[in-house]
Amino acid sequence: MPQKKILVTSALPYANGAIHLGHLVEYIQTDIWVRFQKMRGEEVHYVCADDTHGTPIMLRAEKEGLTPEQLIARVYEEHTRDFAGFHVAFDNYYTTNSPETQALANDIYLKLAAAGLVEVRSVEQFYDPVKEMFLPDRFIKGECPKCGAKDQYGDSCEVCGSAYTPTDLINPYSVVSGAKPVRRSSDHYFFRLSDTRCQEFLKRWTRSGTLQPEAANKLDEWFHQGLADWDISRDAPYFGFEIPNAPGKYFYVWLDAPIGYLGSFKNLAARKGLDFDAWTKAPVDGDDGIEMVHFIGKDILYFHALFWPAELEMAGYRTPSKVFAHGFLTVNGEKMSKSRGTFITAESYLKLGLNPEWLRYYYAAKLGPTMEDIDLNLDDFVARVNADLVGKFVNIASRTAGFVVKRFGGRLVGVDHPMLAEVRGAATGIAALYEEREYGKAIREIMRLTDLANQYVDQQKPWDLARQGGAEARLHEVASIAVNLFRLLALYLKPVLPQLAADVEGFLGVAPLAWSDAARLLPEGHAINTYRHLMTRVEPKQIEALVAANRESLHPAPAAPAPAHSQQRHAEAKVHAEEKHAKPAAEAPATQAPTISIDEFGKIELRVARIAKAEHVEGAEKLLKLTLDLGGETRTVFAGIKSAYDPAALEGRLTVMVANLAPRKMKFGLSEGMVLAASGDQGPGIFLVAPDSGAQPGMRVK
RNA sequence: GGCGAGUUAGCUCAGCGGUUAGAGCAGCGGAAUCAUAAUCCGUUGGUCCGGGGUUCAAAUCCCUGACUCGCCA
Repeated sequence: MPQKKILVTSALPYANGAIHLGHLVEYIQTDIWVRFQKMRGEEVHYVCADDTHGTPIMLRAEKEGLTPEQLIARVYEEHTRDFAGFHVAFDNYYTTNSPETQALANDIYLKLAAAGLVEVRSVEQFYDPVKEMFLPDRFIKGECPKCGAKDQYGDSCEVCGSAYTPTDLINPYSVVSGAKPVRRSSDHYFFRLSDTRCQEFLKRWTRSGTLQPEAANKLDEWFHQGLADWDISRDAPYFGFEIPNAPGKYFYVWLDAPIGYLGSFKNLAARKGLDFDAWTKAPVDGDDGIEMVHFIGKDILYFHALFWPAELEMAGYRTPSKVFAHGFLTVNGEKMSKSRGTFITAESYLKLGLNPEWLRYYYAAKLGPTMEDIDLNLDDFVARVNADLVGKFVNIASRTAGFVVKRFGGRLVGVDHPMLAEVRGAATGIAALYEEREYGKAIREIMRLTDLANQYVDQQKPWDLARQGGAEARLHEVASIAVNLFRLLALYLKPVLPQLAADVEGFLGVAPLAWSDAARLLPEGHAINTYRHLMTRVEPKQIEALVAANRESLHPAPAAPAPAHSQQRHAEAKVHAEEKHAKPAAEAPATQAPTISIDEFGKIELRVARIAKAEHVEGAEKLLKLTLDLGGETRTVFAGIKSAYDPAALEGRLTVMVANLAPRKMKFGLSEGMVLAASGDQGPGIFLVAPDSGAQPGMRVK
């Protein structure tokens, strides 16, 4: 079989934040695939880099009193340390702030320009007159044009959910300086994705088997909406590459980020003596067998399935052979959350001494080829790792190696057995599953075989044989078969558990296992070493400590936009869901409201109210309509307590209401106040406040 | 609001037109004591989200509703 030639990439992490468990889904997924391909003997080059440009990095560096170069150098150290810690084995991990990437960006840009695919247009944007810079959407706040909520970002409102452009904001201000931004025009450079050449190419490319079916569907949606030209320039000051022949104009970070794949590979190629052009230029006559494969998160499909292939094609470069998009990580079924302590950094995981291979195994057990999200359930994580890896897999060696070493001087006897044949025969199927990124299925199959091995040992009872006189040969055979089974299983798990596999190789005294070794068994007389524990169990306490270490009890309002602690890259234009949906009020513990004076409290008029009538509101999920009697006065209040109270049970009860709250017009009518109820962030429910018996409707509460 | 994905045993998930719906873990009962309290055997547990429909046959296909999660506006 001819050797495959594959250039593999993972998306570039932004050099503005720490690697967390969400990021690692992708790097582990890719690393498993790469290790598998290498075990098969394919020529694979796995490259990645830090994504280093853009406004957020420029401003963060400034805030920390560093140059951008100093900042990205520090982050580079952190990122490479974390990846190494999780055994993610890049062939090259580089930076987009490199001469190679710049040269390639210039080359691609100039070729696009020469092809008439770059257009200059005047764009009006907000400009910070104090800071003297144009402001990305994320760096402008103001009042929502729809609902009037204050301090909303320039792209969408967290309160009413409406989306708009920054120029729609009322009373906008710069997050950088606080100054009122002014509108100012400037020339921007656009990549003409709407050009028929791009459109025709993309329609062909998306249907050529490069994308997962769900991703191709998504692309269809985008095609229907029509492809818009892409703004690829930003004005100075900007940390990035200046555009050739355009002084003061810089490439937008998303332009040079994917080019960073090629920059990293060029850097590698120079060291390894690879023919860079042969790998990266469009093949002259059809399929030359070289593949370029990108692993990405589903959030950046737009960039990798539209802009990127179009750029490459139009500039004469090789287009991606495959783009594999994966889903996001949730923890315990919910978005990662700093307040819950589930926003877990790679660094904290390693620092607390947790084994990176536990996580690699758990992710592998859950990963498939689709864009579905995967859930890290922490209880399940403990149970699964302990049961599968320690209880089942490692146990095979642990329970049988002793016989070989103590009774037979570590020497194996040559063996064969139907079960060994079955386990060897599984190699083809398991390989196909790895190839298709069906890791969950691969793991299930391997664990099925692991169960068989344990059953075999139980049936043969080597401990009985050891006690019987004259059963030496049988014992030797059984133990040798078990050790061979263990070797095969370790081989199958090696892409997922490289460190464990290396330890097993040391224990067995064999050369690094390749996939083809599944066809062979350990020969007669082969000597193994004394077994030492290969893996410890996960202690639930370790998980508790991990969550505690990542829990942020404080919630300092970041003056600048939060760092890109997200699964998305570039906080510049997009808001990660974590930040977007996290309601600050819900995240903050109840005790953290600022202290107020008695006078301030006195402004709030609380009164006892009798619920005269309570009824369901048609079309409202959470609301009940309450008619309140204040002893002479009647108020209508909509209360979000439907989930906890049956209206019939409320009628006649006394409660406490805020009587001087400004009336609020709601979809269902005017709400003239609010009733008081207690509730926690996550339950267990809602509890209406009630005065002690004897209170009369209308009484002031103070 | 539009589009998409999902909802299967206590938990994590397979199954995606065809025998009585599966696995692992957890639970329960037993065995075993080689092994890091690991292992083995047996077993309990499911209106396959609700409601309609197509079909000889539906967890699986279609419609509809609820909820969850995305993407877009």
